Amino acid sequence: MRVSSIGEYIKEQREQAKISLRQLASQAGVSNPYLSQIERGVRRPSAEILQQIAKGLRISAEALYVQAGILEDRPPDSGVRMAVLAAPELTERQKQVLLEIYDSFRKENDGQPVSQAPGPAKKAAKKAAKAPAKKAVKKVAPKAARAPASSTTPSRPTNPS
Amino acid sequence: MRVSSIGEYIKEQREQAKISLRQLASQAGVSNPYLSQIERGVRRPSAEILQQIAKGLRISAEALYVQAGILEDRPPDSGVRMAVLAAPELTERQKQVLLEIYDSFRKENDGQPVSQAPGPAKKAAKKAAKAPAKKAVKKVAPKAARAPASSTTPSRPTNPS
DNA sequence: AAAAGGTGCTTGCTTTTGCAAACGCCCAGC
DNA sequence: GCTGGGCGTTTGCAAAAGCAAGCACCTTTT
Repeated sequence: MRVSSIGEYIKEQREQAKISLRQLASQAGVSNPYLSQIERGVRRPSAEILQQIAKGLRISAEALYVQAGILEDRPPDSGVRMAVLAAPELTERQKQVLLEIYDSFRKENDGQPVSQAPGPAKKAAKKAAKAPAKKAVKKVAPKAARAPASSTTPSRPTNPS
Repeated sequence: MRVSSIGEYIKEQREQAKISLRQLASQAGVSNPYLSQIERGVRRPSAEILQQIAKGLRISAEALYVQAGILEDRPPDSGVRMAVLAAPELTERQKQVLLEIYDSFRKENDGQPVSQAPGPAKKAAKKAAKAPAKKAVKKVAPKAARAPASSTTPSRPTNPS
């Protein structure tokens, strides 16, 4: 367990790099007061600002996004995920379906390498009652969106960090 | 490069999913006018909104971020088949299932690249060109694998094991 | 043919972002 | 002494984000 907020994380990374707030602000191309507010959680930086800060800190932007709760925490990459995401011959939905199945397989195997020993080839996924789990960002009206069940329409596992 | 802006990409994905603008807006938890403006490039959505839209579209958030030029490009690592075959965390049976589904998807798409490989994520171009993108992928996979998800009825691997 | 409902788009409006210009504080020099 | 420059913080304010309401148009339904 590291830090709880994106600002703390940025501040931690900045202090670890032993650079001042103004320095980082300059390198990131943002104003110093704004960076100060970001670090203290007063403001919520937009995507572009986050990206620039990540550049200034020379850390991965994805780390920042995960910290910000914007990107979901991904399981450690195993090549399959990247290959699927990069595949130009698949639609995004198809990629999603493949990755869901892949994740469910990995969950079955509990992360153990099983390439030699074939485990019990169970069914991958069952029907699961869909809890809405509406994580409103701010003031999202409870609209009770329905899933239309289109042709190739998977459902994301919604893996919270 | 199929699309040049994030808005076009979102619109393309939305139309590919065959849902209306209002539907996506509702599922994403944003207002319809705002989504309209985002798709036409009038507004630049924040990170949170982008994430909600990605959820609503059920596509990977990474794809959106790369499109927005916010996340760096990731190494292509092409070759889904090789990556799957090389994965040590899957059983042979699981590999076979994944590759079956992968092949059925490719057959659906008739071998045409339907999602562009993420290009160099430099946020310079504002050139807007009307992308036709009417290659609807509507054919149903014949028989992917009886295992987890026949492509028309994807599973929800929210397995609480 | 009007009512009802669908599509996307435009219009005011409030809220938030992000910055420039301050501020107070501490420490090195001239 | 006090001048200068570093630090992080506070304070308005222009600009953009984001939404509710309404618009115009097109299909269905009654």
